[in-house]
Amino acid sequence: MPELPEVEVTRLSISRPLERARVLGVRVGKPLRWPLGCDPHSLVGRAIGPVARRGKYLWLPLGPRPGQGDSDAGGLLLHLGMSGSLAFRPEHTAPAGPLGLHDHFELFVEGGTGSGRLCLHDPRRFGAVVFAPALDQPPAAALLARLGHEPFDAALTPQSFHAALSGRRAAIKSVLLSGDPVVGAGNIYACEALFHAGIDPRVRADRISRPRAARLLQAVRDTLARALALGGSTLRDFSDAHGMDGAFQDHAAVYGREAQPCLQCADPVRRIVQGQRATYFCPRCQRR
DNA sequence: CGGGACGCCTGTGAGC
DNA sequence: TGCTCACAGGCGTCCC
Repeated sequence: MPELPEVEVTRLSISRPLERARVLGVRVGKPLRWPLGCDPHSLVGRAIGPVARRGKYLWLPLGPRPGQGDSDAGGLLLHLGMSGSLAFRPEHTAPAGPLGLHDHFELFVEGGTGSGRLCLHDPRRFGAVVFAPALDQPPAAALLARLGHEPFDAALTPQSFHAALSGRRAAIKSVLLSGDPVVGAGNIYACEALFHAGIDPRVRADRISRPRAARLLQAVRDTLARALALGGSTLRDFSDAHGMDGAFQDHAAVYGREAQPCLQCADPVRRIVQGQRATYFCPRCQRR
């Protein structure tokens, strides 16, 4: 589920409850994609800093343990994988006993807006929570090293985007999913952006002209911004930290609409498979 | 080095 | 009703 808009919606929804917060307790469930990389108890007592996002990763800065110097600081790199979501639930006292069936990591915190627990719910456990001393230190650095530009980074221009596509012979849909030229568009938003740009997802990336690359970049930005404004997409169970569902799924032009009429031309939307992933597009509105 | 397949997990819905 | 199978929002790793 979680593509960039859902991760950003999550970031925004946990920012307030975590303001000036401190970790009072930690509980862990089943293993996630990678080991936490530290003793969970070593997180207790640390101050939580402003939550940041890079691509689909969240970064939760943590101050040093009580009595330790600044060099003891670190943070948690979080990824929601395919089925992850974060929930913040106000609680007066630290919950005890086992976590919920699919709750695999929980911080009990005391913050400026009161105490509560921040819980990662992830049935498929493709998500991750990893401790690192800093974003540019292992193991965080390696995970972020190969990410492309943030979609709204001013350094990403139609020219540089076109140049990035020109070296890739793979289908444009696959190149968007790779997160190489630009991060954030997953399967839903890559399909939607290509529809709004009028580009056939099977076109080789290096065969896209400059004007069409410019249109695609704009479509990626517009699609992600619209999804963010709508609270993301809730296909099955995604919601923000307060349980609010997204609404973008009701505004998708092609994603999940196989055989239904195209909203522009009424021809049936097609579903194909590219790189083991479903692609939805309109063969009439999206040209080679 | 680019490109594509695999595997990590569990839940759900369709079809028989 | 109950079983089996295909498929689901991501992405690091491996092999060609």
